[in-house]
Amino acid sequence: MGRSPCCEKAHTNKGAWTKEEDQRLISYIKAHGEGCWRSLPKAAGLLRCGKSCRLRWINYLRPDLKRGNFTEEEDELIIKLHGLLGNKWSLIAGRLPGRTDNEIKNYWNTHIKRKLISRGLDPQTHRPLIGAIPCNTMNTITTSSDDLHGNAAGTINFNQEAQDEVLNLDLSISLPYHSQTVPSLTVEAKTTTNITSSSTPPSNYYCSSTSGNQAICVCCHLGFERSEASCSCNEGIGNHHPSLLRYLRPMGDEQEVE
DNA sequence: AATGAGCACAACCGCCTTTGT
DNA sequence: GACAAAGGCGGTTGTGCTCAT
Repeated sequence: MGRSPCCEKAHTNKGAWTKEEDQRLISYIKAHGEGCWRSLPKAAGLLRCGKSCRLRWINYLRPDLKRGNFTEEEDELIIKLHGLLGNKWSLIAGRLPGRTDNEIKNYWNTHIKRKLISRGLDPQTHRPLIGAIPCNTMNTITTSSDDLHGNAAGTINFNQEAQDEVLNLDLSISLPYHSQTVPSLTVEAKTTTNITSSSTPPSNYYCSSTSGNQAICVCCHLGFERSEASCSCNEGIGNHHPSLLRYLRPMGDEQEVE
């Protein structure tokens, strides 16, 4: 039983693509457009799985791809977006024109992880590595099954002083979209909730404009579609109570935390 | 020059989500 | 609403390259 394979494995090529295969794929898509990946290989005369064709096109053959090294600005943007979104590579890639999710994922694993570690930061949580936190700053280490992310991993509570030091992530972001209409934001970690020590992203952020108290939805500010970041705000910034804190919550969480 | 370790990245795998019937 | 097919995503692996020994 089990799921049927996405294609007939016995008659498909695997491994690196040849120039001829690339050319076939490019010409087919130029002539017919993207779509219907399952039937594409046969129609294009390729002995490849449809998924493989899609991946090859999206990651390497698309004409709008930007090749070459990542810039320092892209590095920092990736780090900040990862802090907000976690391993949502496709969402992150959506904010970096010409870059693909696979490329960013690889770059993260090979370069940025190390960069963050060298800064003394945990690449998953973006918080100081646990070894760097003095033991006496810890209040408790508890296990909770109903923390914000609903994971069963242990959650760590820091006292307020430690939190102030540890959680100022300063995730200010300069953005490709809407940047001229909204003042620059400082996205700070909420300091009153449990902090997960798991690999889930630090999603418990609230927004505050650096110039005032106005709460702004991070999702909307970032230009995400509501479905992308599970934003449930009512779009209008003014709809948020000025003293209420609106969080970007992880996908799948049903409750808005305020 | 040989070779082993580490790195970078292309590609695959399996699961989840979305869409159509 | 149930089901199947297709698309999409993130984690992982395989392979080629570079560099140190």
